[in-house]
Amino acid sequence: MDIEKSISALNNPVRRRILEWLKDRSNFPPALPSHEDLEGVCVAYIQEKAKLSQSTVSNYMGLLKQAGFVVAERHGQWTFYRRNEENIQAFIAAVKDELSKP
Amino acid sequence: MDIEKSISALNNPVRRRILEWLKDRSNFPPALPSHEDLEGVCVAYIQEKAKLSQSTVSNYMGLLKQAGFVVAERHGQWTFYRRNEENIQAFIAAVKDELSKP
DNA sequence: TCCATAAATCGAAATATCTCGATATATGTA
DNA sequence: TACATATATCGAGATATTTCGATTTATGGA
Repeated sequence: MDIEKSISALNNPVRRRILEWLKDRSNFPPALPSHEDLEGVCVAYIQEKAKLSQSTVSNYMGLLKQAGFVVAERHGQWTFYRRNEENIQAFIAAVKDELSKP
Repeated sequence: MDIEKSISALNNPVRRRILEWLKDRSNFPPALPSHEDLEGVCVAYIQEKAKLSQSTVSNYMGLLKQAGFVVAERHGQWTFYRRNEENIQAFIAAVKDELSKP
């Protein structure tokens, strides 16, 4: 739980929106039939919604991953990203703890 | 509650530490007798702990103030900064809300 | 093997943040 | 009024972030 890295990762509106989109798989186009049983969303789908270049989105996902907010799973040529709910809650708790008074 | 501005303000370890220090007045030197009944800490005391230049600390306090994390109160030549607990809790709630799943 | 596709990495330009010292402003005091 | 003190603001250099297109790497299929 590196709060520095986590806050940095969140310090960007598109990265925060990506995290929100990933709450619900139906924010993205349907998965290919061969991917239907996999959790997560591929970079191309995220890129399409973010309307940023492939390299930028790949970089963003790397930052979110390093911060622990998402998990990446490779399947063939695709990388599927999904939220890490445990780490997200841990971050919220850490922020609360650091900011709250006693 | 501008979450963008708030996260930006927190995206710096010294600013986060200042917010922590301000939880407890005894983290700073005792107030002057004429200031004993005032809440908050003057910039010079914060600067001393932060070990950064006066202009940097003044700038930091301005950012924390714009984000709503602190309140500034002028008394004579001094500006006393103190935490805005309500806004801090509102920020925590907003982060929780934005990051948490359903 | 050769090509197509998905994603990651590289290098660079534009922009933003950090941090300082110098200066300006406001106030209090002699 | 003149000066001292506290803070804010300005301007600038150093560093970091954003974002891109080009390239590289990994995989899958013909």
